[in-house]
Amino acid sequence: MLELSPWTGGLTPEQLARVRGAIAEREFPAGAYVCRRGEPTTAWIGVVDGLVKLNADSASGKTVTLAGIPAGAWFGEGSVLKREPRKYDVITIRESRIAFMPEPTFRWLLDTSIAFNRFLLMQLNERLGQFIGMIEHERLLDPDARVARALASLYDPHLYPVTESRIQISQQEIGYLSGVSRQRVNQALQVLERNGMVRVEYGGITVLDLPGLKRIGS
DNA sequence: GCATTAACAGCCG
DNA sequence: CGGCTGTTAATGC
Repeated sequence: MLELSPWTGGLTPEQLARVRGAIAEREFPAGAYVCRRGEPTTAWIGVVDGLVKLNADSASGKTVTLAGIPAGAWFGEGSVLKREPRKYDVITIRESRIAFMPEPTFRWLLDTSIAFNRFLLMQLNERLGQFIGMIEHERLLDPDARVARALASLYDPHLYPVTESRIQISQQEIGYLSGVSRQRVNQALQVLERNGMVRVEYGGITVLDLPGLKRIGS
């Protein structure tokens, strides 16, 4: 996974070796908490394999999924940088392997590698763009387009370099991700399938026309 | 009108 | 069996 992560490209062999030695890896079953809101932030998090989501839940019990994060992605640098507790729950959508880079290692990279800083700048900027787009579209797009965008968001080439075309995710989770009911997700997926943009399968979907998905509603 | 919740049967792993 | 899917009916903005 490190080889596929763009930020390792600019590191010296010595830096990479130190990073490699510091990272710990853990396996989580589907539906498990990788970390919880309010916990102290001790690591930068990488999704080696699987799929996780960032959840915020309100006092009234409603829960919103802010982002789905596929394999290949590193996230959580915001809380590490600000030395603040985790702001959201991180939950696995399916069985996942998660890597943890300890905060001291993260800070050491920050202090010693310009390439690493450049990567973080790119990543933060990319995310900013994605979230601004979400807010902009949330109220403007119909549910079909929202579902399409939620799926397409898992394929941002800068943030997620290696997402495979088949995503194992339930329609319920797509609902959380797009802010639409499960039944409406089902309806939207059938429309997208008729248009040849996705193939709907049991417990997952295959994206056939990514540019098409991104185009919907824009 | 359109989306949401609720409920249910059928299917898959 | 438990989870997911596809439908329908009732309810709400």
